[in-house]
Amino acid sequence: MATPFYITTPIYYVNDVPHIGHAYTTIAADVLARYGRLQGHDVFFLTGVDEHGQKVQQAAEKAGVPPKQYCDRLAPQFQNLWKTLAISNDAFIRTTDAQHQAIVKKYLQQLYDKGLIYRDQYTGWYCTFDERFWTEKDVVGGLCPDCKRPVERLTESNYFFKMSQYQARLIEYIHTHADFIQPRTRRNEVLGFLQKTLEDLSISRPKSRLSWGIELPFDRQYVTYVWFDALVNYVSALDYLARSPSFDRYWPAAVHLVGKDILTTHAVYWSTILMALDIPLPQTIFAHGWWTVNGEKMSKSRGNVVDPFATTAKVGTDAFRYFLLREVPFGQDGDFSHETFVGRINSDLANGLGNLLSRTLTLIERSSGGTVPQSHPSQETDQDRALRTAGLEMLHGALPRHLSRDTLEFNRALEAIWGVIQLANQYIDKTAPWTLAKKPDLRPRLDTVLYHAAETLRILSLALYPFMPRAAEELSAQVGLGLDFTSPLLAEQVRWGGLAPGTQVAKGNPLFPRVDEGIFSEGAQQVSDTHAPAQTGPTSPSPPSGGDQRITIEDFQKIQLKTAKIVSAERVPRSEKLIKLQVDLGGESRQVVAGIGKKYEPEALVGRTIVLVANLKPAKLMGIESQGMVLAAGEKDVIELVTFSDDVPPGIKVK
RNA sequence: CGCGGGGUGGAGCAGUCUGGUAGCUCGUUGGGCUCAUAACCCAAAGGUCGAAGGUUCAAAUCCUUCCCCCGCAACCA
Repeated sequence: MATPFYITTPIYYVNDVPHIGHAYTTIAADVLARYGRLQGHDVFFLTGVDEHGQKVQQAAEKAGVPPKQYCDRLAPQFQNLWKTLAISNDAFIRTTDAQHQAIVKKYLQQLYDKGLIYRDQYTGWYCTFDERFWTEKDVVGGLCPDCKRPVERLTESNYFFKMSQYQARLIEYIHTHADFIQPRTRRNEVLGFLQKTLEDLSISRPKSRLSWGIELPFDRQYVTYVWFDALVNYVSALDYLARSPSFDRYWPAAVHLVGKDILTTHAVYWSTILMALDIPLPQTIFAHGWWTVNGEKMSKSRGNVVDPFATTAKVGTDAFRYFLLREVPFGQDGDFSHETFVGRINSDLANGLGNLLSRTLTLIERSSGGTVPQSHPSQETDQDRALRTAGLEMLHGALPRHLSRDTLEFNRALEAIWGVIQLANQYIDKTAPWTLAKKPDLRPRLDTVLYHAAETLRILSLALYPFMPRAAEELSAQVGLGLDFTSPLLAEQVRWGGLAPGTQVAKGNPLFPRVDEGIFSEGAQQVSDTHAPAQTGPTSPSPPSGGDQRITIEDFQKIQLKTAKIVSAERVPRSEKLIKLQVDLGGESRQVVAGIGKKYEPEALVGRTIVLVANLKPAKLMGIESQGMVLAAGEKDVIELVTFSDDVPPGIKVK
C-alpha cells in the first residue's frame, strides 16, 4: 500500500515577479515529490498563488481591469516558470477558485459558531493614501513612513481570532513534537517568539478599505485578511484538487516548505487556526534560508534579482536545480554568484558526471562494439566490489537518510551521489580498460570492468532523477536503458545487475557541456520578459512617470537654506548613524539630528560651516527633536557634507 | 548591552551540542594516464582555527572578557 505523502510550497503572491526564491522552494519540493514517487509513495504536491489583497486590488485598478481578470493574467507567469523548471506539481491552487473561497467561508463560520471569532475596535494611526494602519513606532513626526503624508487617528472595527488562548497548547505541542519545526534553530526561534504574550489575530478588513478578498460569511461588510485566506489553501486544495478520497488520505501534510520569513505565520497562525478547527497539525514545517546575490541582499532597487527564466535559458534547468540544492545546506542562507555557479557546472556536472558518462560509453563503443558486455564473477576484484557497494549504499543508505522529511539535507544527498561519481572515475583510472583492451587474453577482465562502469551509471541515473530529471533521462537513454522514471523504480531494493548484458548503448551529446565564464556577463537582465508572456503591462515596474518632474522657482523659494556653524556634535546613543548637532545660525541656536555618523566622527564636525534647511518642520528621530536638515551628497549613504571653501559667517542665506 | 548569523590554509565551507594533536570542495604546484567534455587519477605546498585569559592530562570545541564582519529592527528630516 502506497504511503501518502503530501508536500506543499507556500502560495506565492501573484503580484510578485518570480525570482530565485520562489524557484528555490518549489524546486526543493519537486525533488521530494519526485523522490517520493520513485519510491512508490502516493505523492500529492501542491503549489499555487495567493491572489487577494490590497496590492493586487491597487495594481488592477491601475491597469484598469477587474482584479480577477488581472490575476488571470498574472497567474500563468508562475505556471510558466514551473514548466521551465520541470516542476511536477500535482495541482496548482488559486485563492480565487470558487471552491477555495467556499471552504474558507465554511471554516470562518465554524470558528465564529464556536465563539472563537469576536468583533473588536482598534484605534491606530491610519494613512488614507496607503490605506493602512501604522504602529506608534512607525509614525514619525505624524507622517506616514511610506508616503510621508500626515496620518490620522482612526478607530476601526474588526474581527479577531482568539489565537491567544492556544499559546500554551502550541508551546506544549512544539515541545512534544521534535520534528514539527525544522531546522532546530528555527524551532528555538518560534519558541522564543512564543515567550511573549500571544495576541489575538485580526482576520478581517472592512470592505470600505479592502474589497478584493473573501467575504466574511457572518458579516458581509468585511473580507478576510490575507493570511487566513492563504493558509487555508493547504487543506482546501485537498477538497477539490486532489485525487479522491483526499482529505483523510493526505492530511496531515508531510511537509510545508516555507521561507524563513513566513515561518511565524505558519508555525503560529496556521497551527492555532488548525487547533481551533480541530484539525491535526502538519508533520513538519521546514523553513529554508534566503539567497543573496554576490553577497548582497536581493532587491529590485539594487537590480540584482536573479531571474530564473534568464538563467535557465543559458545553462539549462537541471544545472540551476543542481546548483541551488548543492551549494548550500537547505536551512541556511546562501549566496548566488555567476562565478560559483559556472564553477559548479564545470567541475561537478561537466567534468564529473558528464565526463564519466562520456568516457564510459566511448570505452564500450571502442572495445565492446557498443553493447554492454557481461560481467564475469571469476574476474571480480575488491575494486569492483567497492564500487558496487558504494553505489548501492548511496542509493539505499545516504539518499533516504538525507532526504527524509525532517532532515532535508539536499546538499548532503548530492555530495553522496558525487562521491560515487568520483569513485567511478577513480575506478576507471585504476582498472585502465584501454590497457586491458590491448591484450585479448584479458578480455573477461575488460568486460567485467566495463560492465561495472555501465551499471554504476544506471544506479546514478536513479539517484539523480529527483534532482535533475532531464539529465537522468538522457543518461539512462545513452546507456541504452530508457528507464521510465514515472514508475516506482525505487519501490523495491535496487540490486546490482539490473543492466542487462547486450544492451546497446547510444552515446549522444555531452550531458553537460562546459560553460564559458563569460556566459552571464553581457545582457543578463533583459532576457527575462521574453519568457514571461503573461507578464505584460501591469506588472512591469512603474516607469518614471512621463509627467514633468520639474518645479517652479516659487517652489524652490519655499525652501530656506542657511549657513550654519557646528558648535557641538555627539552620537545619538544606540543609533547606527545619527549624530546630534548643535548649530549656530547666526545668533540662533538649533539642534539638528543628521544621519551622517557612518561617514563622520563627531569631533571632525565641530567648527565646520554647513548648509541647513532652516524652515523644515521639526521631527523626532529616536526621540530627539531635529530642527532642520543638513545638506550632503550621496544616494544611499552620505558621501560628503556640503561645505564652503572660504570662510562664511553663520546664518547667511544660501540661494 | 536591541534581535540574529558569522570570523577555520588563496576562495567558499564542515567540524563546536557529545573536548582528544584540523577536514572537504575549488584554486595553486609537481607527476601519471590518454578512454573522456584541455576532462580524469595520484601527490605536494599552504592554517598560531578573530584576540586575550581561564578550566583540563588534553580546547577550533567548554567558561570569561574583548575585537571585527554580515543581516534585521530602530533612526538617513
